[in-house]
Amino acid sequence: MADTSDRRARRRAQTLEEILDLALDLMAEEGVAGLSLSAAARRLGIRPPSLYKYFPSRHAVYDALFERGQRAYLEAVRRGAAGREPGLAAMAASLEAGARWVMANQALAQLMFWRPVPGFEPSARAYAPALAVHDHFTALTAAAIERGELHPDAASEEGQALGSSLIAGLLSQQLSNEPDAAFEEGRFTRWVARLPGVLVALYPPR
Amino acid sequence: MADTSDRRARRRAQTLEEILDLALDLMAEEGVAGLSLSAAARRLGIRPPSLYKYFPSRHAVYDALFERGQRAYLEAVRRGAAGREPGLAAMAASLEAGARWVMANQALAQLMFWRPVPGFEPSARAYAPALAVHDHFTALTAAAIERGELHPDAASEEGQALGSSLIAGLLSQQLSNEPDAAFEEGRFTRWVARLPGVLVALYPPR
DNA sequence: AGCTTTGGCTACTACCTATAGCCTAAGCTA
DNA sequence: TAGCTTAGGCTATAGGTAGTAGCCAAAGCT
Repeated sequence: MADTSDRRARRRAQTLEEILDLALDLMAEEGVAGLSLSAAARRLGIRPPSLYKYFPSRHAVYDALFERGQRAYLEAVRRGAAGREPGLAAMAASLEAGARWVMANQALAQLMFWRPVPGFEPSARAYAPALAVHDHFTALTAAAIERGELHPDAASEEGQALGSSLIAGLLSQQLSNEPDAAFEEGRFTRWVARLPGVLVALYPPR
Repeated sequence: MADTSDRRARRRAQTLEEILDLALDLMAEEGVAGLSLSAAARRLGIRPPSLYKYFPSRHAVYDALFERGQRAYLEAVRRGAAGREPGLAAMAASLEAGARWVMANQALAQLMFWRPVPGFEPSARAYAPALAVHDHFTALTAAAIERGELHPDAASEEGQALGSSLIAGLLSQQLSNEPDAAFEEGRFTRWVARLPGVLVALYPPR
């Protein structure tokens, strides 16, 4: 029935992924906002207009990459926490896993967290995993408070704002100043492992 | 002698500034990387190629804006500290002045601190004020340690990395999540006034 | 009065995104 | 098996961009 058609659909899905891979390469080479669909088409071996059979616009390519990135990032922070006691230990592991993912996927991370592409706004669908990431860290904070590892104020609006700014700041500085440094050697990423300690210093329990 | 020529030079300088102002408007409207020299020329009332009599390339416009921004930012952080006792008080005032400048000059700040324009690297000349900003904060940290307001470790590589990440993180989060919020109401900028307290908590004196 | 320079201009090249519409071959269906 | 449909190529084209070449008038210098 839809068996042979599946083959066609599978080939199409393969091409879609291939285009996204090429676009990612190009973004890494030319800068996130420097992506050219024509260049991607050339690398794929087709003429530029043919690429529009797969994506209706340049923004649609960005949106697909945004979603792919958000899903991968969510997966990374979840895997980081997996197997750890919920609380500060899981948060530490999760932050580090997320930071490592960002450093290993810089073009994607820039697209996701710094929005350097004029006019591009992610669709709700593409943005959805970001909400799950937020929930993930909220839950870990709550668990840490529950276990008496952090003061309850850490869960406040302020505490969450500071926490997210801490990790965002370290990564932003690392990316703009030493993008090629190994995670352990980076002047800023080296702090990531100590972030839970910083949180405890700022929100000591009890 | 060069007296009448001065008039010509002055007119030219005026036009240069006018172009930069228009470019800044366009960056605010269309995104930093979305600047079009053709659009700037249209607003100025000349044909696009004529604009190349003033700037040799689009990157040259970015470079001039980068330098203008760095100078203004340096001026802002210096004025913030002026009249304060050198040390933590001056640092607090300086951080806040800088943060206010960033929120009031978002397009410029993005160009300066996030480099969203593919292929654009600032010239040494344009970058020079950034080094002065760095020295400014290094001096304030040293003064704070001298006065016994911070532990000497705050001046270490690590301490400086954390300090710059803190302010960078808050601003990065504020810009991407609530760019239009008033400084006092911003979920992230509200923290700026408390940053010196955070530093003291992390690097308690003695 | 005449030379030089500035700052306009048009014309053009070489890219880009995106649309319109053609055509072939793969695949579905009677 | 024959014929219809559609996916996925293509060319041509519109209209945008950055940037170059080269012309020319007027301002300014000597």
